[in-house]
Amino acid sequence: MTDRSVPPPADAGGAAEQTGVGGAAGAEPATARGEAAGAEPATARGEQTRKLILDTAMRLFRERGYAQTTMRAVAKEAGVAVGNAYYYFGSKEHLIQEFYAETLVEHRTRAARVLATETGFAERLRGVLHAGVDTMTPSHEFAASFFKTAAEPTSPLSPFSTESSPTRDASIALFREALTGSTAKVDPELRDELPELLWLAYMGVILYWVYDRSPDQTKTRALINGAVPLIDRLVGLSRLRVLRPVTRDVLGLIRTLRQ
Amino acid sequence: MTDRSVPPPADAGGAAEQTGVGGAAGAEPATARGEAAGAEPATARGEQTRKLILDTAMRLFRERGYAQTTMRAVAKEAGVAVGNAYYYFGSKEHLIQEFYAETLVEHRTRAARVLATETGFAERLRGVLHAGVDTMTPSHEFAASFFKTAAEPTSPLSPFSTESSPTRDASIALFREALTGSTAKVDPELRDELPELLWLAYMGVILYWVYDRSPDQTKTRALINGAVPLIDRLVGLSRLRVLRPVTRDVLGLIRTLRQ
DNA sequence: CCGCCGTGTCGAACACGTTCAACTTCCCGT
DNA sequence: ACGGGAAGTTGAACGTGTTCGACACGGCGG
Repeated sequence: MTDRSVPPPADAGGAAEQTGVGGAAGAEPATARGEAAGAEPATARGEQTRKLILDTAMRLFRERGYAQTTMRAVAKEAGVAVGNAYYYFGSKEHLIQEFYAETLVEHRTRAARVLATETGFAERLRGVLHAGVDTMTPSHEFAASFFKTAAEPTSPLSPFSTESSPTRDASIALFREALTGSTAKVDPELRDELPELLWLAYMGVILYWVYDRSPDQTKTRALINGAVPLIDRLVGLSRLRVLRPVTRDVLGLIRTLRQ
Repeated sequence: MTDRSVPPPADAGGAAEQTGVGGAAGAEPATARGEAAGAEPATARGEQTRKLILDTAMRLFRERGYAQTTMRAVAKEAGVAVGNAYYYFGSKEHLIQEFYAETLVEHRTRAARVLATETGFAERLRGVLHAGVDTMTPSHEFAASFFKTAAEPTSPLSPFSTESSPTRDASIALFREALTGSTAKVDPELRDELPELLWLAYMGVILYWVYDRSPDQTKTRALINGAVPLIDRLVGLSRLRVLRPVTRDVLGLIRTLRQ
């Protein structure tokens, strides 16, 4: 079920400016950055309560949408007090982090089916991209409603945030596999950077998908089907003499902009 | 790297506030879609109150940031009741629409200075892009804080929304002028669509800019300075025999995806 | 002069996300 | 066996954006 969404380019980072409420729930507790995080359950009962709250929240999010689901409703439905939810999750947004993980797992599973059989780069890339959209499709409405939250630069839910980096790296690995497992011949200099660029393109697809109002998001499918051959051709052409300097410049720029 | 093409201040003398939107007033409210908009003032007193609220809000937004500025603070500072603000503006977000208009006006002014002198496509494009960033720079923090609300697909603040289309079209026109006023030779088929693509690239630059945490957003400047020559070269190469089919495919895809 | 009604104005009230001090539960060392 | 304290839990309370019924203003027809 579910998804991941997010936008653009940039560097992660993170001085929290706002109310300073952020929070890191899932990952390591207490790094140097004074994040306000949810607690990591230490007992079996705690684990159970945490899961109960999370499952209830996810169910309500999908049933009613993100904005329409109140924390009070989640607590009531789960049979706990509101404050209890905040004991485990730093904020309503943090309840969504789980969403990323779930989505990644399913994306990986779906993608594996294609990667096991196809050998052409274009077909493998196409498969991974469609697998991602397939995974997110049931949550399209939900994703759109909380997309704004993920879009905020300071949000821990931003795909570029350090908090999302495990998920992000795993996602990039998926595109790396699509490339290395293929028979495509690629400029060796480009080969190292390409997976990240493909992931960036994937973010673009997701961005389009979130805004896509066409029935069943058929336009997003068209975007994938149209863009993949172009990318494939460009990658192939990158070894061409005329385009070599362009390739080189692109790579140089990417390296400069990434931090 | 770091040359900001366009000099900053334009007019001295009185605060050139100008309603900015004024011209677009012709656009009737009330389309079929029942939008929850603010009221259009019908009396002189109403106009005055509306302006008072708007100016106060913009000032506080810039002083304290978007999230830190409460509607109660705006009302109090303006000497009116909270409900009065909601009489003219449908929501807190709607107060930001003006920001777009103001930004566009200044962008246009700054860009004009470059477009009046330069003739090369690359230099003109570079000028327009830097002019845009120049315009927004004072509001970087503010922009980041409300960016999320603009990112939401259903938000009237989305750059892709129908409510933003006047501003968007005017912005695209800026890029069209950068192209048509130049000496660049472009595939005629591409010439019509290119301005919109350049605007899209501009949205990408803004996206990067919002996330840019480097001091004075120097990385965004580097992005512009690096991307412009690439775009210039690609546009030039688009007439090449090998790339003709690619160009054609790109255009076909764009046309399909645009609604 | 009166009454009317559309425009403008008010501020209490609502629902929300979030916080916090107080309470309960229950494991562990003694 | 027991008591101390960490883990877990509670719900009232705070500040927010937004809504809503009531009221004030002012010009115009009678």
